[in-house]
Parts: sequence; structure tokens; C-alpha cells
Amino acid sequence: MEMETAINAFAALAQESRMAIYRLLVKEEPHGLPVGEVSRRLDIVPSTLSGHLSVLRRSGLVKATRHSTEIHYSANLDAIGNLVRFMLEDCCDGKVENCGDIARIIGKSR
Amino acid sequence: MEMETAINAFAALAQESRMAIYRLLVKEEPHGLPVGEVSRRLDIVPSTLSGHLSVLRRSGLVKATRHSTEIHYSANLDAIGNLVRFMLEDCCDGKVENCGDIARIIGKSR
DNA sequence: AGGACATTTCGATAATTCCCGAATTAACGA
DNA sequence: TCGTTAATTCGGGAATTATCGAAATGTCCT
Repeated sequence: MEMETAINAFAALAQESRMAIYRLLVKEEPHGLPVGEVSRRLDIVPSTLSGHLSVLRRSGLVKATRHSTEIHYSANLDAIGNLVRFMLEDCCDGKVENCGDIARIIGKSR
Repeated sequence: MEMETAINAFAALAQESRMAIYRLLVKEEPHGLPVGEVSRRLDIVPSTLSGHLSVLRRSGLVKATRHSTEIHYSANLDAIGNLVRFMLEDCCDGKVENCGDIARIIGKSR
């Protein structure tokens, strides 16, 4: 994983509203939620929310699919998996023993 | 792990210089490096670097110890482990099957 | 085509972050 | 105590981000 990709993902999650949005979408997997529903549940006005969703989408953490008039956003679990892997490879670089089992198991699914 | 803690850690890593600093310190585990050495290796002026290190330290990702006149910074691997755990719990909330083995193994060390 | 609803884009403002030079603090040794 | 080296704090300017209302776009239905 490119460092830039990881930085963008971290930046996307480093904001309270976006973190809340992301967590909500994960909880609603695999169906996802339309923007209006997210807006209502988290009490974020549509224009602001749209901006946040755009950041999350550009980072690859969520994806959007149109259902007629609504746009459903859902979490991209692969992306978070890759991010976790990036962190572990990073934290274990040359020091695998520090991460032990975690590193080995994650490594298998690479 | 508190959401605020996670957000601070993500924010700390969501910046190119800080990511580079963190990766360097991980690579230099367990000894760490004095500020001046980091400054030289990454070509970051001391005042700027000091600010970045301060952000990383406040986030808990690195720790500092004084050795007479130098201050050695080193990665806090526990912190990154907790962050990984936070992400996995998050991503698997109510959907453990999505993370499978990864979630189970990580969970054991909680 | 026209209306209704969902979402995004635009524009402007406030707040935050990034960066660096200059000044300051801290620890050591002569 | 003075001078030296290491690191942090301070101050300000440039850039980026967050937020929201208003306007624009897109899709469906009649």
C-alpha cells in the first residue's frame, strides 16, 4: 500500500463527523445507507455531509451506489483491512517479534 | 479505546512528515533516536520537527526520554497495537465474519 | 414538460494546521 | 560562571479544512 493512500485514509478518519459516519456505515454493512438517513441519524446538514462523504469516498474507505433517486453509501471493508495491514507491516518492519501472532495471521491473507 | 484517542492517533499519522518520523522511529526500535538525528535524516528543521514530535507524543504514538543533553524519541508499539485493535473492532462490529481470523486472533490479546 | 425529492456544488467565513526564523530553556564541561 | 550544543517555545504568515445556506443537478413520476 502506498504511503499516500494510507495518509489519505488516516486523514479521512481523523475527524469526528467522518469517524462517526464511517462507524455508522460499518454497522449497517452490507446494505449501507442513503445520504438522507445518515444526515438524520447523525444530525449533519446535507451539504456538510456530502463533503464528508466525498472525502471518505476519495480515500477509498466507503463506496457509493445509486438506487434510483437515492445514493447509498457503504463501508469498504477491504480498504480498512488494507489499512490495518499497512499499519502492522509498518509497526513490525524489522521487528516482527513485536507483533507476533497478529503479524503472521494478517500476513496470510495478503 | 476512546474514539477521541483514535482520532488523535489518526490525525498524527495523517501528515507526511509525521508519518515519515513515525516509520523511522519504528525502524529504530527499541533504541529510538535523538531529535537531531531525526532532523538530519529526514531533513526537517528543528523547530518544525519539535512540533511534529509533540503531536506524535501527545497522541501516544511515541515516547521521549532524556539522555543528558539529548532527548530520544521512540515508537510506542503498544499504542499502534491498540489502534489496530480499535480499527478491527470497529470494522467487525456486528459483522465478525467480515474479518474472520484476524478479529479472533487480535481479540485474544485484548 | 413540470413538480417533487435526494444529493452535490458553489461561495463565503471561521477555525485550524503547517512551516520557519528568532528567542528561550536545559544540560553539560571547561 | 561562561560557552556550547540540544531541544522547545513563540510569533506570524500561508495554506488547508470545516461548516452552512443557496443554487444547481439528477432521477423519478405524472
